[in-house]
Amino acid sequence: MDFKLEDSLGFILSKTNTRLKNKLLQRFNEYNVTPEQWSVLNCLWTQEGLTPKELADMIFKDKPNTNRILEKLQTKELIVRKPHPVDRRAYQIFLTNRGWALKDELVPKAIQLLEEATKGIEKQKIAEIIKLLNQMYDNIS
Amino acid sequence: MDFKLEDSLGFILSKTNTRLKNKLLQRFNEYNVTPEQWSVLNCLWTQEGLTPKELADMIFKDKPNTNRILEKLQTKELIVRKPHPVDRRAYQIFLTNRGWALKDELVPKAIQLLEEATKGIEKQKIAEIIKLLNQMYDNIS
DNA sequence: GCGTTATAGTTGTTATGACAACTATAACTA
DNA sequence: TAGTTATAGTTGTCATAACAACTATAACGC
Repeated sequence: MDFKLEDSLGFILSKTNTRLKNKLLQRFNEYNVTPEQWSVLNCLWTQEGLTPKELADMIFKDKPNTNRILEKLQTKELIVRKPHPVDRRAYQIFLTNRGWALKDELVPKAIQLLEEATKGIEKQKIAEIIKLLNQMYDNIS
Repeated sequence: MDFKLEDSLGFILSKTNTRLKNKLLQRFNEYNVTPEQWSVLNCLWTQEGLTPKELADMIFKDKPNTNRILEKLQTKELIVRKPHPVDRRAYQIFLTNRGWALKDELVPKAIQLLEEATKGIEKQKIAEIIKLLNQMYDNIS
């Protein structure tokens, strides 16, 4: 069979994703926040009181992984867990003041990185990539 | 600042990459080969006798990570290390018969997965995505 | 209401990714 | 050629991803 790794969409996707994620990690370094923790914070900035399960669904990760990301955020005192008022199995996650304060620091850095990464690429092309990546995701889900 | 995680290129890239990688892992499951190990095998199928450092550069990973991937492949007896004939610091990596034999098994499965993932997307669009992802990679390297 | 099934969360294991630090050897340079 | 610097490989740590297995509670079905 004919297959060239370096021209493979999967390989290039992985390579680009790894690079982008690592750059974000470096730019968030002084705040001690990882890209995955950043994604959870983003969800909470939009809506507090979500459960770990709801957060897991939003960031497309499973419960154990999400749980461990939450543990890290809790250790760093960026979030707190409160018992769910109705479901005794569940918790609700809320941001601390420090968790809220990070928003104005991190968001511009993330936007800045994406702008650098997509420099020289038309907005319409970006929209196209996003559409196609989502389509790929749906194709294999 | 205005930022929507679920519409962010970085988030969608990560989500799609994770899904694709996991699907590949599942399809390679019966051969006990991970996507990263697969990428190393691919390099060796094209050219044997590469050093760990050369392989690291080809798969865009650092030396420690590449080394550990090689350890796994060695444990599974898919590769062997031989002393480098000139550089006493280095090794050369060669495939075992079992390592060679995997080629005809794994390549069709990887191609098949990519076809499923890109179903309904024109070949020309795929080429475009690849070009733009590579451009993004270069932009932040 | 009770038993079954489903769901929320937790814990443990293996593989990976980033990074710092280390050894051995090669390459360079004064 | 001796001393310095660079490179190949290794080891250790923390965070993440997939997955299996587990506890507690909720929801369902009779």
